Amino acid sequence: MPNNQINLNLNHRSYLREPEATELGRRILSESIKLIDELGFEQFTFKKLATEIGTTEASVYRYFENKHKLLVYLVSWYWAWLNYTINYHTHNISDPRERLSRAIEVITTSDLNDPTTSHIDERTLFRIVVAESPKVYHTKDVDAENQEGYFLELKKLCRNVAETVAAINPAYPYPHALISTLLDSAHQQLFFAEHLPSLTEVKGGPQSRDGITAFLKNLAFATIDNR
Amino acid sequence: MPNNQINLNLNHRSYLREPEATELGRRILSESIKLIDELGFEQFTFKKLATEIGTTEASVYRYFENKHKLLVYLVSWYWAWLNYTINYHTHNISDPRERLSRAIEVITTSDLNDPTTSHIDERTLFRIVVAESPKVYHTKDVDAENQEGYFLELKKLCRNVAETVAAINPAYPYPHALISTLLDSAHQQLFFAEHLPSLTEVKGGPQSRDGITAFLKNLAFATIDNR
DNA sequence: CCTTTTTGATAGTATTACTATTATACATGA
DNA sequence: TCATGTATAATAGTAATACTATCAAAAAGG
Repeated sequence: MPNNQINLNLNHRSYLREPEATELGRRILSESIKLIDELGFEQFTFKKLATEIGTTEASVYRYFENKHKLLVYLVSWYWAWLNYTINYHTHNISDPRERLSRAIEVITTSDLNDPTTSHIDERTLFRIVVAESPKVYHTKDVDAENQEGYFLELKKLCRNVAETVAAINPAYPYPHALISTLLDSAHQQLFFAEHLPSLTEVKGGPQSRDGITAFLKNLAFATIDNR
Repeated sequence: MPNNQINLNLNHRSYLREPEATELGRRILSESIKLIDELGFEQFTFKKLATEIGTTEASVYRYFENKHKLLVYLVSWYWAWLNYTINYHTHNISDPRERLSRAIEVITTSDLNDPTTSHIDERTLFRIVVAESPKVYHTKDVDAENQEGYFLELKKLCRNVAETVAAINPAYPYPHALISTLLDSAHQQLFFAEHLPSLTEVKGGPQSRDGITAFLKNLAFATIDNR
């Protein structure tokens, strides 16, 4: 299990002041995760967050320009953490098939296997990522934010897993497209299993991860091994 | 080519007053499509829409409770239209493989092959669907809205195409999961090709549809034919 | 022609998403 | 120890958003 004490460093600045560096900053991170999970991103405001923490709106604004940038930070943190966790679970495995298999398992169950110790609660953050991550890039400012490097963590994760795909079958022409589809599908199917069950065969509840893992492994290996 | 004069009827009521029934209602639909495409959903407001149409905010509110419900209506309209169009292009084809192949082509190019005549501009609507459709169900009210039948059109579309998958290989255990993944991936890959190209091998620009069609056909058939 | 429905005009409210200013507490280092 | 900078709190204020309410005028329908 990876050690949370290790500090994940993001490769971009969606923040104004480094929130990991101060007590208030860390409380902003941990409480915003709880509150976004509770209220949903639309209903979440800096006012409510400030009240929850016992500080003022103005103080929160010193750390993040607006709530969208806070979401970018949180989701990027998750991508970086997931990438780290995948590497941790696969670094000593030489067979690329086994490596991809493990990577898929980590992607679908990343909220279940890490007792949290830091101020970031990965289980709750995972729920936010499932529910809100498309909102990070589906905005009119994608191109500007991409320029700023806001999606580097996702790109790195995608590239990392896509390399394993290429190691299995160098002739497969769409490794990145496959992995970006798979990353999204992992969240989407979990969401559907819970909320719109007629859109998937995956059953909701505690076993849903196994169903998603099976579906995604089947999808990935059938595609990569094709022909 | 399907005839737009045919009135698509939605199976739910995300609206307060039927917008297709009056002149103002139809202008709300056509102008909101233009404006959401232009501003993005976050920046779009009923105030701006009313000004654009030359009516008042209050009048718009008589048709839709809020902008989210308007988006639900527009995206549902698209799902219903897409389902209709898929059926139109496949109804006389008996080979299920060929039927799925055509369905995938329609899904990826549905904005290119229909000169619009009605007040709904499908090309622009398609851009909205690509950019904003995840926001339709990623909300705290999914379960309540699902109860109201807000996602019936998507479910019907998914079931329809999943049946073709089952006809190709009745033993494949995840037809709905595959199709819901594929529907989403079609939009996602188009978005990535335009804005985050390092997440996909699909190239942006006019040929992007061919790349996505090839990727999705490969993905679908490899998976369905597996074993 | 009379009645109902639909629109337009106007007004108003609570909340959101900020920005600005000042005072204070605290930590550092010279 | 003083001086300086940095982080936070307290307060105030603004423009925009997301509505709701009321009433009169216009249009449509029977």
